[in-house]
Amino acid sequence: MNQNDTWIERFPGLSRLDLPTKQLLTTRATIIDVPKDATLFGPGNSPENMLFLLDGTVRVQQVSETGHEIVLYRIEAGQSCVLTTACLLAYDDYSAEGICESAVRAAAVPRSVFDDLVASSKPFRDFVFAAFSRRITDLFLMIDEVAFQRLDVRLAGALMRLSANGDKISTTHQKLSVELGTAREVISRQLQEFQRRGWIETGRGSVTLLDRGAIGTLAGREK
Amino acid sequence: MNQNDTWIERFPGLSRLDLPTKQLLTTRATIIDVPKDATLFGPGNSPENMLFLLDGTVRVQQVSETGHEIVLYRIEAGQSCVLTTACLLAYDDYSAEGICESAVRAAAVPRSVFDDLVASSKPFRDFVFAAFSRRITDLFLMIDEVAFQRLDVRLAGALMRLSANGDKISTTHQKLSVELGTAREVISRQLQEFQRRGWIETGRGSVTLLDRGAIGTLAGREK
DNA sequence: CCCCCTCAGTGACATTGTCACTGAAGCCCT
DNA sequence: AGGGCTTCAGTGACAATGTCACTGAGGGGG
Repeated sequence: MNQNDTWIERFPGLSRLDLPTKQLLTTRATIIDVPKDATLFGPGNSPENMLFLLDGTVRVQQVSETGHEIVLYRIEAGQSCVLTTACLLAYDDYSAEGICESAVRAAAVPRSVFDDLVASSKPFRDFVFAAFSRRITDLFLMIDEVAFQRLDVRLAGALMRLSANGDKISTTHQKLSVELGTAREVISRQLQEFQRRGWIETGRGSVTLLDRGAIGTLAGREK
Repeated sequence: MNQNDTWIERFPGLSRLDLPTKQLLTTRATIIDVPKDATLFGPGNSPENMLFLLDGTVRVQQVSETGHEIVLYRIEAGQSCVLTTACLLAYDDYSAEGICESAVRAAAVPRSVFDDLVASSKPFRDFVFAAFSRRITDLFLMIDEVAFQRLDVRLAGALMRLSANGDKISTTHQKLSVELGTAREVISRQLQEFQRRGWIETGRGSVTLLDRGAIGTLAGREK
């Protein structure tokens, strides 16, 4: 994926665009590369363009007034930042920030072009509204989880999500606590319990899953 | 507000529509009345139309798998249900429901007309995206609050919100607990503490605010 | 007036969050 | 290689919140 004129095909929702629309999109978009750990957007730093992620992932997290942090969601390759961008533009006092979890490549579309596309193309509208809907639905689920789910279940879920690339997760207890919006000590205690059960092995800066089955079951709906 | 052809003026974001657009909207919208306590939408019952609320308020709340409930937000007169509707249409497995907290009057706009309006009118697009953005920003704040805010602060905030129409709030501890996504007993304890401090007076099915200043301060950023 | 249902209060206990520490592991720097 | 730093993880005491299993107090309708 390094040809400007083919990136659209990576977005399932955009494949239905008609040819002129695709051409408009490709000619007016700029491919940008952002290094790992860069802040894509944050308080007082809203992006000029709508981004369509081609490679890498962006972690969107929030810093509370109380100093606590929590991960809200991730934007993966094949998704767009539209809604996050829209929020930033609409309400500048908002506190979420987007951090590149890996090197990121994205197609940047100027706002005016974006607006034209929404006006002229029904498939593009559908893509945008679907993205919004999906995100809002996810946020509903997240509220539910934060409010009502037990911590061991949530931690098991986080371990499953973060272990897509192998059983060994390189992360600290601190980072896991931000993932769930809790305290490091709480994560440490819970990981100890998982280890006691033989489900994981912990090391400095890493967690290794030994029993995916058990962890997955807990993340599902056990207990 | 009972003339079909003037309701648009109640929506600040829509006043900038050009005349043909306003006419399209008014001629294709149907004014509907819904009684108090009716369920506007819910699992397995998604509305056909986009609603623009003229009078009353709709409470959107969620029932968790665990059986717990929490109020997500309210749609007030002058706002639209667009995003909630969009979510329902996109993901039918989602569990939020909209309940009329009072008698509700709304303008119902068919989806196809809504889509035409988004395509043809920039002010209408801006209205819709602003509504989405506002909601998402609010959900971010809510996640922050649920995850990190102390319960006494949240309860004080809820009491302030619910007491817009006078110092006496007609509600039960049970309803307050749903408001915050916690347990009735917890609310009872906290209200007792507020009463002990002389901030409120409680009765069967009611809470009366005696010291708005103190409650407001706590809701703000005390302790 | 009694029955029944809703509403609120209570105490014991489990879970989670907070605080103030301790110590271990890696890294950089001579 | 050894000595300081910084980051990371572990610990115990305690506070806040959630859960459970009750009790009893209204209040409305027969």
